[in-house]
Amino acid sequence: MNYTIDEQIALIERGTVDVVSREDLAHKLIKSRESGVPLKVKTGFDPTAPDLHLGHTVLIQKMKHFQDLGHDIYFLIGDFTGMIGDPTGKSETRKPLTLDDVKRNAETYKEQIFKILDPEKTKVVFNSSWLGQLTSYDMIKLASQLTVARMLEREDFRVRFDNEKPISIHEFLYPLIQGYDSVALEADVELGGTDQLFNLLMGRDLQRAWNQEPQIVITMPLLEGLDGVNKMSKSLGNYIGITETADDIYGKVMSISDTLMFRYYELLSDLTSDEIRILSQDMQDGKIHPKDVKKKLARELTTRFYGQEDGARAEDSFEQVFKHHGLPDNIPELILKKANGEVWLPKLLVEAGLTESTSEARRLIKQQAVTLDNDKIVDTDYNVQPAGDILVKVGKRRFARISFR
RNA sequence: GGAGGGGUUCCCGAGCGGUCAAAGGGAACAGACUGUAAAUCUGUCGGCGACGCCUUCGGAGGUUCGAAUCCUCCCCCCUCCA
Repeated sequence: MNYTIDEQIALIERGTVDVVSREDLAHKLIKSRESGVPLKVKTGFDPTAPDLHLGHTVLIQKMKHFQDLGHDIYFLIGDFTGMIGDPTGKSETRKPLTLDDVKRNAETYKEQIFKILDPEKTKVVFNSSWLGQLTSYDMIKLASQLTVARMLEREDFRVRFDNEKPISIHEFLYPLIQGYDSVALEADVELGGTDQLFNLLMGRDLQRAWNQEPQIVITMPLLEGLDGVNKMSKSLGNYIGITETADDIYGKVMSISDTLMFRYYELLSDLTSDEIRILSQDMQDGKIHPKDVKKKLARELTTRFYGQEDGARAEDSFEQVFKHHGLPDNIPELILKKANGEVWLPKLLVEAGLTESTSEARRLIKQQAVTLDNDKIVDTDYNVQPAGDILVKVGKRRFARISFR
């Protein structure tokens, strides 16, 4: 807590896209310093997707910055809004969550966020606790704060409107409700992704309407997923989950493109901007191989969630498999009952969970992707003798060791 | 309430009585090249012990030798008018 105001601002602004507004931020920080009252920093999360991925950690890291500066952070679980569904997502109907779902998801969240945040200093709150109290009268009064024209200013709505895509009435309520959360919490700061800017600003409008000092709005960039194009999301399958195994995290980071690698450095790494710049320069000058730059990143991120030891192990395993064409440390083992006679290979692959169907298995065999004990099999009618152990490899990354008993 | 347009395989999107398991693109997967990078090239991309058979084109019926394609009813979406 020995940071000067300028140092606080520097840390807070690092990596951000928008800060509305810088003056207000400085003002609030000074006020907090003088009064000794920490700022209330709010960040909302969707209760339906408790599987956090690296994209979420961009935001969580920022929360940590505030926490390190001594401010109060509120991890808000949008259990109430979750029943409405966020219009920024794909327009799919979401099933209402039960109370049990919410509780369970909240626990899962905690397990994950506390890999980064300090559990002692993090307040986890549910917006149903105040939104559930609102009457229809309150809701309509809340809705009267906004015009449809104003709502259509939001890009997502406008684009859908112009493209004749559906917009449900209840979706208009989402920004209002999210904004009301800030009123209820009397938030000083709200963090979110850039796609949330509209909703975050709504909080300011509503706070003014409720005669509160408007919150500072801070947005963080959306992290691109593994494809380097779309934002990281579970539904697109281009994500790295923070509960994935160390091997998977390491491997997935290694699979991103070189361009994306520096984006990840910028948004996820703890290296300073200067250190990253030097790394990039050295790579361009040929002083360091791009692969080694990527290894450094993969190592850092794996270590963040699993510690030094497992980080190192994941790296070794990776090198083992892909550089020396060896095998990973932990190959899934499968014990099958010894059948009478031979086993048709495609069927075996399905049973081992290596392919979805015998049709897929046949295709892969034809494509020379299937190996038994390092022998390439090209005959789709191949039969396996059910004896001893067999090492099966499909493509580059699907392995299984099958034993017949 | 009235008029019109539309729902196709993971996604977008053709097809509009047989030659359709369904063009094209994207994604994905495999192979080559590599640094499990990008780019590129090639191939695959519903299921089945398979030169054949079975199940798909919003749902249910019907017409026909034969339907994703025609008819009827139903469900859902969009636009315009009220």
